[in-house]
Amino acid sequence: MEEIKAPWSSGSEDEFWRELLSDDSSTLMQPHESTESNSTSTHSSEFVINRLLSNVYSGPTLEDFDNALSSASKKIETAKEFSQTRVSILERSASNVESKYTLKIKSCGNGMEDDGYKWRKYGQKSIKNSPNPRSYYRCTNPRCGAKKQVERSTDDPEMFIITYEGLHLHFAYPYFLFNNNNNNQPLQLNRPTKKLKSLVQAHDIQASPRAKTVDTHEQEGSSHKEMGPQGLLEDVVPFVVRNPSMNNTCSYSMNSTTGSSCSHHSPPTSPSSFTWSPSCSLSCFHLG
DNA sequence: CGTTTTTGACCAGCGC
DNA sequence: GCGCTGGTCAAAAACG
Repeated sequence: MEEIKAPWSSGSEDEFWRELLSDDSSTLMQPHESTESNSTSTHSSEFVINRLLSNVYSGPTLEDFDNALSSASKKIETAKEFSQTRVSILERSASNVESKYTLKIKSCGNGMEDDGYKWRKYGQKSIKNSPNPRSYYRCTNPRCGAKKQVERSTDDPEMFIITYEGLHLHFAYPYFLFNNNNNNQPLQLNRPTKKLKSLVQAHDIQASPRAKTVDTHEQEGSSHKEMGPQGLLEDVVPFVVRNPSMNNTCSYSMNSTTGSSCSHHSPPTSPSSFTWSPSCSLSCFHLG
């Protein structure tokens, strides 16, 4: 295991999320389509990641790694080391950002249809005072600690209560792996297994074609065989990050605030093969 | 036959 | 300590 310590404080974490999700988080969002150069996309993304890390991680920044990489003409092996270190830092940062969100979704098939990520069911429990069991899912990506719980509402049989916990940290891998890399040859993570490779493919397949925006009310009013993405925080955050024009219609609260709604407009575009699922608007509130 | 789901066991936390 | 509850594990079953 890598031994990079990430001495973050909860205070800076709160601050980070507040800024990330606040209305005027302009400092966090550089224009995606900037006038600077055609490599702005990469820089913007990197800026965001740097920003993210700097708020939850007080160690070396990505910029430090970039400087180290650019200042010295290292061998490719060294570059790989740095790149993997970046991934490691990202993982540790993201995995330490405690977050738990509950979405209430109505009329969405079985309530746990594909939301752009692959989930593996790892448990089911009957819940006290509820006739409906609760199912436990974990992201199938072995490097991701995201989890979700799905449970049918007692009030409304068509209402599903989905609680997401943790971030899909692998959403940012492309930003890391494609950076410092002009020949479209992504640096490999730790010996990707056959399974992992297929997962990546599955992710691309799943994420892109469902690029449709679904409004909450629209969704509540009708039942669809194929639902849109379920408004994951994991979807929202990168979406916010990469869409500076998105004007604060989405306001999450990270700590004690409950009851917020959000809506999105147009699907984001992606510079890489990685495609974000646009989030449908859903009533969501924060737990814990 | 590899992958995913099911399901009872196990464990930790909490209140009494 | 005991019992209850929620979360996870893991072996077996089901599935494609």
